[in-house]
Amino acid sequence: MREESSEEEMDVMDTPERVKNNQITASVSKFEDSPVFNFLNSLSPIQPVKSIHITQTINPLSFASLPSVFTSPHVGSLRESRIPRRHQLSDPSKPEFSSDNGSVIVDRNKGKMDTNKLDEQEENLDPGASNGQVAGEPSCEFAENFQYDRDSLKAKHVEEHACNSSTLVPLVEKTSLRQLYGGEVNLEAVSQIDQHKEAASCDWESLISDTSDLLNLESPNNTESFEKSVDPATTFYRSIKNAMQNMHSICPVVSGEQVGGRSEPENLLTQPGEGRESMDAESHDIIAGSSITDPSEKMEYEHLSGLYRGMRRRCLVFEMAGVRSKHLEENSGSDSSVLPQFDGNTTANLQLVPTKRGNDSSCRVLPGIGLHLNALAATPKDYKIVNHEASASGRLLIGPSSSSNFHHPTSDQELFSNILADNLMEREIDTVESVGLPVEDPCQKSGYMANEEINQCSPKKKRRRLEQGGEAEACKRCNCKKSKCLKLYCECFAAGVYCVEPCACIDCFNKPVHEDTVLATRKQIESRNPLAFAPKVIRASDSRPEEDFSKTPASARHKRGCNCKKSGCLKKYCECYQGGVGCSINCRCEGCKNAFGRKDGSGVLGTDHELEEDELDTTERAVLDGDSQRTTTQSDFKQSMDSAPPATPSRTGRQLVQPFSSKRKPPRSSSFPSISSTSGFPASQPFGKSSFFPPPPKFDKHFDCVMEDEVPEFLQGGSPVGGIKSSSPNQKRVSPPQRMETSPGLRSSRKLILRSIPSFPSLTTNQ
DNA sequence: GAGTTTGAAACT
DNA sequence: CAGTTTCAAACTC
Repeated sequence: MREESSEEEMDVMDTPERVKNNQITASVSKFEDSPVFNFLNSLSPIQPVKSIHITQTINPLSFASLPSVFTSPHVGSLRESRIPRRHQLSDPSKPEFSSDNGSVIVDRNKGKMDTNKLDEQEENLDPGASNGQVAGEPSCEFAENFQYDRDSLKAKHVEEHACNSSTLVPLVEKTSLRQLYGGEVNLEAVSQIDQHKEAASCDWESLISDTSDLLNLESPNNTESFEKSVDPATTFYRSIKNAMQNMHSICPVVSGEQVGGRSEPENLLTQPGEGRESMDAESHDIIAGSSITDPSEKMEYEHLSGLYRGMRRRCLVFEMAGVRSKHLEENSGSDSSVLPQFDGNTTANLQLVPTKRGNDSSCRVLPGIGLHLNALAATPKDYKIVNHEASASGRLLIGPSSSSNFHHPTSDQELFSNILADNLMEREIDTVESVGLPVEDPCQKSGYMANEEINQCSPKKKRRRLEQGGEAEACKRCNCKKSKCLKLYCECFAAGVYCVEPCACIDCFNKPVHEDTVLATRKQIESRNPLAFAPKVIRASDSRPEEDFSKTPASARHKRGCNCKKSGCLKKYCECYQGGVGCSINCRCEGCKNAFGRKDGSGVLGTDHELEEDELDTTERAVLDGDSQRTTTQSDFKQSMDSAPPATPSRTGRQLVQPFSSKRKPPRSSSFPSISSTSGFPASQPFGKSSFFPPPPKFDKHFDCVMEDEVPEFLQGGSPVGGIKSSSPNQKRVSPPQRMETSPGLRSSRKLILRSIPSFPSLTTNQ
């Protein structure tokens, strides 16, 4: 305790200089003290050899033990932006680099010094941290970011914008490696210190403040890691932390998000959509107002803030989609500014984005609901699955209309959307890799959709548009006229979500205002059929991962089976088909031609659909391709997508997504979800969609990402998972895939049960 | 956008 | 459990 206090005091009292002296001295001094070293440095600014050498050496070594911290999706996000810059520095040979040189170098003298110092600190921190990575990581990142930003931000700003997802994704790896190179960076920095010593008038204050800002902007995960950091050793670190805390105070949602690992619907609700905006604005202000005195610096920061803001926004978006939606609704779209980035096209892309909505009087996005269910719907099917139903929106980042994803950004909006999508994807990927959990929250993604919807005029139109965009699924919307949205006819109700503004229902009682009624009705229905709100589609077990992937649709099954007579189970009238699963013995369908698998077991293969099936498999396999590891990842990914919607990955609906709970109603001719198991998700886009896929199934409502072995549990348990009857609606709801739910990387052993049971979110908060 | 088809949900 | 009705989504024009 004592030490801590002291340190804190130091934070306040120490000047940058002092910090430097105290902390940096040791490690750096050894280099600086070397006459030879100095001499060499003075001779030439180029010191690539050393760096390279180190890199080669360290890289492999560090690679092996990648700290979990690195896996953080957020980190990845940062890395994205960072990577490019970094790259430049490390690779002088590149044309970009050389071109920048002239202008950059000059700047560098000023910025470099800062960077060097940071690096130095990093050095100190790393060793000092018993847990090293945790403590050192943050600072390291910061330093890197800072350096990159400073060095190349101006020159590269445009280029970065040009970066598309494909570019970013690959970079992630680099970034990770780079982080691992801590030593390299440090050395590099050190070597450069002397060179720029003269210019060493570093503005630590600004640096620190800037750093803080950057950190604040960083993803929650980073924040979390910071907070978790056990190593109090550095004042620098502490200062950053403090800054972050301040930030948190400004926007509790962010911290909560980070800490919790998942967004809390209620909390979100309590956080007005404005909150986000204000937060951004504030952070921006902070940055701008920070000790940056140099106008040029300000400009740089503005860029940075823009970049980071975008990233952060993205993060927030995930968690706050619901809020945002609400906000928009409340403001009746007056806040166009809030979502300026999205245009129609963007939205389509955003399918990837999770979401859901809620409303107060009319249709509101249930905070909880939206996130959970939608999340389910969200992404790719499970959205990361999110509930398809709810999340389907999954939409994944990769939505059906993936076109946008791949399309070159021509405008800021597009750029933003792409970035967002990329981020989502990245996040999902990262999550999967690091945690093995589903990632996105479809709901969140849906949120975007919802927003858009809100802006549209009539519910129907909105709906159609959304559907066309492929997002419709993300958020459930109904059109009930006689059921009052209190029967299972109502998709919203069935999905366990409140109706929202986009709904075109009449006399709707499925609103927070009628919470009692809704709950009572639900109970009644459940009493009649305990599984009424359970996910309709049950995912197959993980035991056969490969099979899952390649034949996910087939492996999953509809809970009750369909009863189709005329549609041949080839249209969405068929719940099995809609859910993207094959028919099973439970089905009483006639003339089953379900492309996902026939009732008779002929399945797709060997039958008329064989070809189709094959294609499907191929496509899926291509994506998954492979090895067990991949399988895991994919499955996770899918889940995240489905559940997602989103990003929050988890139960549903990546999903999402995935990137998604909701039902993903696939656009009529939209691409087929890749599969997922659990829920459908739109997924594939990121990987490329297959032309063959049938319209995406609505992966249902609840995402079920239940493994076969679990099925019994789920079905048998007198009460549906999570207990439909459970007391707390929130609990009932499938939450967006949250990392908390799944265990990292243990796909094989873990059982995912989508609690899809939609429980109505706690109505209390919703109001 | 209106009308039709379809099959799940609800009811008897 | 079977038959019928109701309902809203899916689909067609």
